[in-house]
Amino acid sequence: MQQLEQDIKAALSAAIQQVFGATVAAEQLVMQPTRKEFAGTFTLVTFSLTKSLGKSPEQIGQALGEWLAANESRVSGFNVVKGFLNLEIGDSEWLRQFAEMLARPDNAPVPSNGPQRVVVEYSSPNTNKPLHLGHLRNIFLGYSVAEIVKATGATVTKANLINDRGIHICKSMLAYQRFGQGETPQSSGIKGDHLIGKYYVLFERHYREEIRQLEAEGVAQDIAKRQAPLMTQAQQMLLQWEQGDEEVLALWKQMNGWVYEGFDETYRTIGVDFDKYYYESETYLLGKERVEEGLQKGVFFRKDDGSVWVDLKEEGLDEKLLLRADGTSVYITQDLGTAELKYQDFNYDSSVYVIADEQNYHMQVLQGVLHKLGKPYAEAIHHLSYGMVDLPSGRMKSREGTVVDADELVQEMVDTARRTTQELGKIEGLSSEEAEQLYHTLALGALKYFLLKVDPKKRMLFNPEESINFQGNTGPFVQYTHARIAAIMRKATELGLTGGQIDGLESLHETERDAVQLLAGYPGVVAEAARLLAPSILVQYVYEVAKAYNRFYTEVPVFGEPDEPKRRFRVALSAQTGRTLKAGMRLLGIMVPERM
RNA sequence: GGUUGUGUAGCUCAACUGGAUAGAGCACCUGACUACGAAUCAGGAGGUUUAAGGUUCGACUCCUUACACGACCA
Repeated sequence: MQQLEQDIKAALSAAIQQVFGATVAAEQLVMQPTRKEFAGTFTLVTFSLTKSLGKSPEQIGQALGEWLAANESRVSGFNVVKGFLNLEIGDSEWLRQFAEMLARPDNAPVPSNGPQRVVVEYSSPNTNKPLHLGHLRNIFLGYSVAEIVKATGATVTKANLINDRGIHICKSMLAYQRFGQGETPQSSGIKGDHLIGKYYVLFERHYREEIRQLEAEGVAQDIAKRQAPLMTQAQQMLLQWEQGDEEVLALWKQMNGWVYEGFDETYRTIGVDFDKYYYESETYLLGKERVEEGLQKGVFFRKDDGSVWVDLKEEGLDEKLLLRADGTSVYITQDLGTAELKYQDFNYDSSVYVIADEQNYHMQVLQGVLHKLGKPYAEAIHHLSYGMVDLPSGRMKSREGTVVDADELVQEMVDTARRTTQELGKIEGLSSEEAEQLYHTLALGALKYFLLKVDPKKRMLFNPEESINFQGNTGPFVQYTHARIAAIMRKATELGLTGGQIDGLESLHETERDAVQLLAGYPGVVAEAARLLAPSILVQYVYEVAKAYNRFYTEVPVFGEPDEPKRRFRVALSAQTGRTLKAGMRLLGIMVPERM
């Protein structure tokens, strides 16, 4: 398909040379897919040629169309509408394309000239509370981007940088010491990450109570916030942690361990994985060497109080603190260290950070600083920035208890899938394990599809009632199409209609042609999604494919077709559609069922 | 205050990066199961693309200036 488009462009360029004696490079031609209300596959926009050729758009279109119809065998016809030359591709070419895609192995990498060694960092949670809906958008994006890039043949590492140290986890630890009474995930039956989250909430509640009391005693609010005993103790605990206090470290390890068990279970449930874990407790000191390097190179400067800064005004940013006066590191210091470490580990030519858009500025600074340091990998850093997920009630706020918990959400989706499936009653013959597996597949399909459908940089709205939808442009719609095809294939196998050569066909039904054309575009779509780090492009594509197939399905019979070659072709088209849907959905992290 | 993102049908989102009459889904109406799976398909209705200027053969897209919402930086 990509090849075909290039060939057509080259032919057009030749035609311009022949007919008008002018030279226009193939890359300069403006081509687009033909809109579906017109006949054709490719459309040349001729407006842009009027100046150089000195003719009207219609004349140009007519002349070029005639030339191509006569000289390019794959162009079977054309029509000119105003400044648009619509080129029709013959069915014999589509059948050739179809045979080509049948021969393509499932795991063949799609052609692309993108980066070869890629690190995708995503999830990167704090260890003081369980994952919520916002994390899910991050995780699904990261996982899908990694899989898409992998499909272009690149070596991809999925990395998770766990923020396991800092004041937040100390808050949970302190509250646990105070109120925990030795409770464990085992003794309480609470999942580890939720248990730690419970103490984080407890901390916040008691902390607020302390502030209120201090304020009642006449202390100003900002002072009260700093002086509340719980806060000073949490700070104290962080200090003890940094000094290696054994008791604190033991508690820290124990509680983080619980959180990791909880996270792992969630990751397993939602079907994502990682190749490499980084822990901030192990990397947070690394950045100081980079700061030293920058001072030596003279790109950073030290202020009188001893703090180290970088001046990024020329880059349109600001002066930025890199190291505090007391020598302790700030966020950016750690990130400098981690970037270097990742580069040492994987020698990447692209490093993708899936991080919410509230950190846009921070990421610009990171890149700017690496640039100043002359790091070869500064250019390789890509911030895949995504917007927050809002609820109908507004922004999710953990302090106000309005977050949508990831585990609960998945469970609700599974329940909905179960209810819907049982109402439709089409899965007799599945064991109860298989049925549960199916509900899970459908639930996650709906959720992932919903979150990946939207352009990452846009904020999106999640309405719990409306978003759990199984009709229309949804994951289950695509999954349903696959299940439908699977049913066709089961019957085809019984009838012995699978495999073998597709020949003896001359023309295609309109719906067949549309489907073949779409299917031929698959490698190009994956390459584009990889280039733009945009799963939403692939979501749009699988939806188009499923729609095209469903239209074909209702308009032409497969087994009722008397003509044997047609019957075989339709089975093969179904099979190829099924393969493509499965492959595309897999890159989105979504499984497709054989029946539902 | 500074920087930056977003604004498209009642709702949730597209629009191939400047091209044709701005497209889908949901919700709302109308049709299609004795057929290979109706979680489907076909059709209807729904728009001054926040507003006003500008650039040109042509603007949702680019440039100004407002307005609204968000985020970040003091």
